[in-house]
Amino acid sequence: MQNASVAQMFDEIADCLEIAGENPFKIRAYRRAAEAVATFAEPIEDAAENGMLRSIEGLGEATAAKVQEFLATGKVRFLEKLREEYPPTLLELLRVPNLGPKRIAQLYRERGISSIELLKEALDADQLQGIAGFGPKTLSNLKSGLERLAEVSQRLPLSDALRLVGDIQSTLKRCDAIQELEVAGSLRRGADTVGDINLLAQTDDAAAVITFFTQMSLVLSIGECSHEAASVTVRPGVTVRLFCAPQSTFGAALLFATGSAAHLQGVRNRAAALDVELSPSGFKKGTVELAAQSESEVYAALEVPYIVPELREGRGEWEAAFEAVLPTLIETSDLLGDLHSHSTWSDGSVSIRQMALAMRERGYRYFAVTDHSKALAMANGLNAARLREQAIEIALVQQEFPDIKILRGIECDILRDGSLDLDDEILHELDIVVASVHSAFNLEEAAQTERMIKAISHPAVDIVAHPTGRILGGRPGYRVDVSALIEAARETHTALEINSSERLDLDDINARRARDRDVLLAIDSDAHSTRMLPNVALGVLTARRAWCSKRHVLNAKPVDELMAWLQRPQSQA
DNA sequence: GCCGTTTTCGGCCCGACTGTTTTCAGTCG
Repeated sequence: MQNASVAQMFDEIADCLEIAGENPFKIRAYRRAAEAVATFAEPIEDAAENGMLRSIEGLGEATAAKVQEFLATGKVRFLEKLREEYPPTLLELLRVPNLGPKRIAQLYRERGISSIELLKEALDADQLQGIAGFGPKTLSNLKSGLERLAEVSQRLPLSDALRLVGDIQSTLKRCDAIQELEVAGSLRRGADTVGDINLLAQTDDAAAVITFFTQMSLVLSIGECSHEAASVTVRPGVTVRLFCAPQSTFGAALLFATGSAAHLQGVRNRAAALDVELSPSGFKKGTVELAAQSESEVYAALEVPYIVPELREGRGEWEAAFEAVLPTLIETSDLLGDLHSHSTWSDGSVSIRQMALAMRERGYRYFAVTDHSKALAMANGLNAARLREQAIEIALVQQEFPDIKILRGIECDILRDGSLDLDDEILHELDIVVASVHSAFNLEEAAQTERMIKAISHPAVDIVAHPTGRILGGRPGYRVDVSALIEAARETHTALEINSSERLDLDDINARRARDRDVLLAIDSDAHSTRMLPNVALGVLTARRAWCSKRHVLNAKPVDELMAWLQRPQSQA
């Protein structure tokens, strides 16, 4: 499977074309192609082989030909040519806040600035004065942009890591020496971002596995290698490490390869207390070898219940295990609906009917249509009049699909002063109101917190979506006191979202806080197309890392309970 | 570059904010 690599190729083309100042619609077409391939459920090479590329929405004649070329040769001439003019380090500048393609091109042309490093140096040395359009304020904004960028994790977002590991797994499937392959490390624990990708192969012929692994076409460079392990880079900054273990000790090896360091400290403490010797290559008590084929056997030997990877963070799982109070965690199959989705009425790419079909196919009993409100003009946000028009369409689709409840909702912008973008009158007509921030990200923490608490306290608001505004690999959240938001949500019986798109917001830590304060969480897709619906699995991982059970999750409630909850009395914060 | 109950060309994501300007360009959501 090469979906992730193909998608990456289209994104790189789009980046180059942005700096080249190409037609914005052409650039968007490449972005759409990247998204289409990345979210395509099957291996793109299968679609290519069956001549089905053109039937994928977002791929046309030119992009389909580039997919073919990439699959056949491993590169695309068009991109190779672009790279001569726009090196990869230059493209990284696109991630600097307050710096866009036009100014990047200008800095490159006039001062040869071709990387974040060079930009930093030039700024620090005051070498950028005198460039047309670069006044003192702009220069100081660039400096703060670089500071903000440094706050964004350089780690790979979970969704990207999962796609990439999918490509690697399907390649390794062709290696006969591998009997079983498991993802390990922070990716297995469901962390929101991962530094390295760790894999564990069960094999009796580690040498053959390592040779196969290091010769994969995805590999850019080979790092450290030993008899049982090897590491390679498959993308700049992304290391993939493969460990090998025989069947007899696979469980012990998997436990150690999964971590975390804090959890493994607990393992060692427990092993010491029981007087057993434990290492990745098995464990024994005295001279007796204990079974370590599976992780279950290892935990059993440690005389504790099995601890799932998502809980292995050293955040109380050992204490809970000793007391036999480990939580029964939420599963994706527990979700009975989705309370945040978009349609073509605002910036979604599918109709309400198409969305209803896809939601029903997932087995949901309900979903909410929550298009943007009017303040988000770019997204074609809805005013009251259009919301009432939309109600007619929702009613029609509802008639057609009596077995899934369609809630009339809105993702209502929280304005700068904390008021909502729509009048109370129309908000009270709706089944559900999801409120969120899409503007004025730069408020001071106190002001931002006050703004959001005001919205949380609004009687019409049911859920606050992506409460911190972060985008993984994109931007840090705005400055806000999340604990204060959680308290306000608790007092007003407002739910907070775990947004499952590229945000994972709330994150695991804050979701755990909310859960501990009995604030309900909504695990939503924020889907702008039906292809995004499966993303909720990532939100579920985050909820599991937050120790959430079914009862902590709003959209795990049956439809009648949900409807009753939506009628709840709300006190003021 | 993609797409088509607006159909093979001409649309496609708009408006606020900011800083550098003297009438506008760049960035962002």
